[in-house]
Amino acid sequence: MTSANSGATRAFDDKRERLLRAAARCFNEKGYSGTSLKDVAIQLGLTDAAIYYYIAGKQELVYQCYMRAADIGQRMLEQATTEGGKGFAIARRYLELHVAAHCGDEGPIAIMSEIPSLTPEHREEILKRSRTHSRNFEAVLRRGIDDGSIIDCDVRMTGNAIMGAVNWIPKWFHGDPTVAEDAVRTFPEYLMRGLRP
Amino acid sequence: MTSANSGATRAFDDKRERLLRAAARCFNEKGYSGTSLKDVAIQLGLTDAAIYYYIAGKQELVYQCYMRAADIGQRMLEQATTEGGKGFAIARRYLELHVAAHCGDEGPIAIMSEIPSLTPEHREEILKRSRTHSRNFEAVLRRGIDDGSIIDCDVRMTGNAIMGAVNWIPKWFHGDPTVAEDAVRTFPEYLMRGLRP
DNA sequence: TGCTAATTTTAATCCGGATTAAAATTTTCG
DNA sequence: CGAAAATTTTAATCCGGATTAAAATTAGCA
Repeated sequence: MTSANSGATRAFDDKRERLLRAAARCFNEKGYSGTSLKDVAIQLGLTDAAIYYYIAGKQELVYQCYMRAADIGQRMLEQATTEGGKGFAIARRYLELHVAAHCGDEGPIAIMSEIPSLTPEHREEILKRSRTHSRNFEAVLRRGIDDGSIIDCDVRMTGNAIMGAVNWIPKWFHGDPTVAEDAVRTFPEYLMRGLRP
Repeated sequence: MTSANSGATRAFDDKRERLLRAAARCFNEKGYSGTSLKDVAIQLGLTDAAIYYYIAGKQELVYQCYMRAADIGQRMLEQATTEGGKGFAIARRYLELHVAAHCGDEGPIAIMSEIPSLTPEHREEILKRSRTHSRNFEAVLRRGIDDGSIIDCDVRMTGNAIMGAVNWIPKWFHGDPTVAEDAVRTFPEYLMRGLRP
């Protein structure tokens, strides 16, 4: 089977997923330039060249990591929205879910550094998704302002602050479950406390 | 004169400072691997090779950018402390100063990506300074808790959240003065609001 | 003006790590 | 078992960008 992988098998997808997580961990810790494909391969007990069986190259790898990160963020926001409630409750639930995703089994989520190493098309796509996600979160904040559950504020800047706090997590979280608990407890609590009317 | 530069002249230092700012801007926008020395040089109207007259190499360049960022953060925290007040007031003042530094004339402050591209010694030094700065900020929070101006909270995690929000600024701020105003107004206000008792 | 130091450029070289091709090994399944 | 497909490795190649050395230009100053 070629890595073009149209009719992918289960095992193949699993390994590919593991590859993405290992890569995300490396990129977060060492940065794009700092991680060689060899570094990633070693984590999987493979040789650097073997990676090309699963993915087209390093560019593609970081692109897929970002896509995965975007998927997770989007999914969490959708789930929080689905669970319903006022704007405040949705935002809070989203933070719980997203922080948990960062610190939990979902594995490391790639931090958005090194955007420019992407090809122009990939870069555009990722930036667009990122923007969309921000706008969606801001919409939740606005909804909260409208329904009276969130204090009147600059949703763009407040969103920037909240997203920044969350996106920065991989910089200091390195897998300690105790720390994960602290984060899941403290982050939503603190970040939402400033939004109470 | 060699780039070892012991008895540096004024003009030399100025150009070197400009070099660091240009580099910080590039690193923030394009990442470490994404910026070539040529990119940096072009901003200064120079050739890539000319950079070596001011600095030993790319490693050294990113290291100096981080040192400069650390200096600025430390300076802001010291100034805020000097101006006095309760823990809350100091923390708030620090945020005002630091956000303003990020968005203002002080120029771009290097975001802490690509730590691992540093040499082990430089990495250790930078990480140590970064840790120290975090501990210092947490001390301010604790002081606020003790003097009753800040709600009882997990200072480590709260500090992580606040630092993350601030450190993420270069990801979305690209020089628009209007946006800078919004940030300087909104960030300290929002981030501190969650700490009121 | 002419001399010296400072600054910058031109033109290589150098190198690590990405990528590729072919071979070897392992797995799947009749 | 044995053949075909899947997976991985070995052993090159390749390339962009960092680095260097020498030459050229510019600036300061007696």
